[in-house]
Amino acid sequence: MQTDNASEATPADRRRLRVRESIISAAERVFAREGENGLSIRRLADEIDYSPSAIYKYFGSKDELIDELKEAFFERLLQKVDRSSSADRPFLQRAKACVATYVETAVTRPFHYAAAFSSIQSTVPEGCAAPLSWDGFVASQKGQAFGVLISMVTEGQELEVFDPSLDPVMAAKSIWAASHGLAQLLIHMPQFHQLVPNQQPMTATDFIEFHADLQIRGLLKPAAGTGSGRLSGQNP
Amino acid sequence: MQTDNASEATPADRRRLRVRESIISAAERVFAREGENGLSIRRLADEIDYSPSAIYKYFGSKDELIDELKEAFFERLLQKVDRSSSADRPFLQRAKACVATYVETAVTRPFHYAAAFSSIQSTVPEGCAAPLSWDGFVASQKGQAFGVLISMVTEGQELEVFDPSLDPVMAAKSIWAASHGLAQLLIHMPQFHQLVPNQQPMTATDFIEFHADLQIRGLLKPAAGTGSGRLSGQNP
DNA sequence: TACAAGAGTGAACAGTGTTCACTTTCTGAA
DNA sequence: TTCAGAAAGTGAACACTGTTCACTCTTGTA
Repeated sequence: MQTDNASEATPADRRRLRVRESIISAAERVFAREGENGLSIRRLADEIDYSPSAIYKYFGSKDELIDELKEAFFERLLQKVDRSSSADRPFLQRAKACVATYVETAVTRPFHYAAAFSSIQSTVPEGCAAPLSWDGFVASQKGQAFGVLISMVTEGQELEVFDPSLDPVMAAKSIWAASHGLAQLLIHMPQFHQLVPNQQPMTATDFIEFHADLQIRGLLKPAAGTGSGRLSGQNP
Repeated sequence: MQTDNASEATPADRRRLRVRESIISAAERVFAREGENGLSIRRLADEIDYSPSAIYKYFGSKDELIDELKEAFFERLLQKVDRSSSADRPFLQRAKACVATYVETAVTRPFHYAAAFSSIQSTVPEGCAAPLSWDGFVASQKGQAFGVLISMVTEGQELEVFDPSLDPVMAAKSIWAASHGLAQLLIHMPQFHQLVPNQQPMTATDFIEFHADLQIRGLLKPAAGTGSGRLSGQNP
């Protein structure tokens, strides 16, 4: 068992950590360029001059290794979103930047982001009644990035810019879904942003901006006289 | 070479078609429940009492087979969305139904929907400068479902309900991204819709409704006095 | 110096998609 | 009716994959 204190790490500990790092960094290099299919244990072993079975002394499985790459990425994503939400700018600009930063960062590492949302558990495996609790979720990286969104909504409501009748958590989930969707489409359809009938030049960043704009607009106080805010079945 | 006319199909043709159908339907059965990983050629061969290599007389590859499943699904999705958009109801209800139907249908076949957006071409393979043209896209199933969204936006603008300054194609893409995102999150995080701090009961359908509502709100004519419609950096 | 814990290895297992030479079955023309 | 050729179907093999396990070798400690 290793000591948690980095202060008294033995040479053996440091050596182990160095090998572990070399595995991670080689994996990161391959995974960022070619994704899960490009990253095979044998190839990884070749790149770092070890045998395939050696890698299993450091990681329980390929999935466990990839999980570590994904977590590191989501930590960076969280930091970026958090920073953009607390910048020194007018509220609506910050709100838009939140969405835009999320999408833009996701797109920089398509395989990391896509892989984080690629598993489907067909039927609930067994015995795990609540695999995703609120408490567990907000403690995760994804959850924290989501928390930033919630406080953005409540701030907007306090500033009397956003519709006060909206549930902040639900609104945040909706915004998250919208951001996630754009990220996914940009990742899986590289030319999504310039998909228009008459080829006017349009960068991905431009479209992300537009999308963020529309999302925030949906949260604004509705025009006076439109009733309670919820879209009721008006006549037209 | 087979005749395109179904009128003069030989017994051999019919026999071939029947075997083909049995492969497809077995594949559909397995794929719907267990996804791409659960569907192996050998297992499929077992289920229909043929040898694995026989399947290659009907489909060039596993991917080709799965593509057929996905296409059939997207045809149904298109039909559903199209029907919901042309129902006999007030415009805003139809607009919301468009989004809601898309998401709800996607979620009914999680593996089909997820698989349709699961490939990433790391670096452009070679020589294919424009792998996704507008014309090619609108001719596809996905493209047609997208077309429904575009005409929904223009209709809203003609009715003077939606912001006339919005580009209909861009607005439709934004709505698509938002719908896609919710579908993905509901698929990959089964309890996404009921992810709230204080466990109030909330069904997936309820949340989809809420999300659709918010999306349409973003397209509405902005409140008078907010400038050109685009969110400029106002003061608060 | 002896011993045990850990690091590293090569061969093997059970899978996968796919190919190919091969046999069997069927069909259309002489 | 016969017979060539096309089509249908097969089993063994190839080249992969993630993972395991008995094994050797190195290293740190008593």
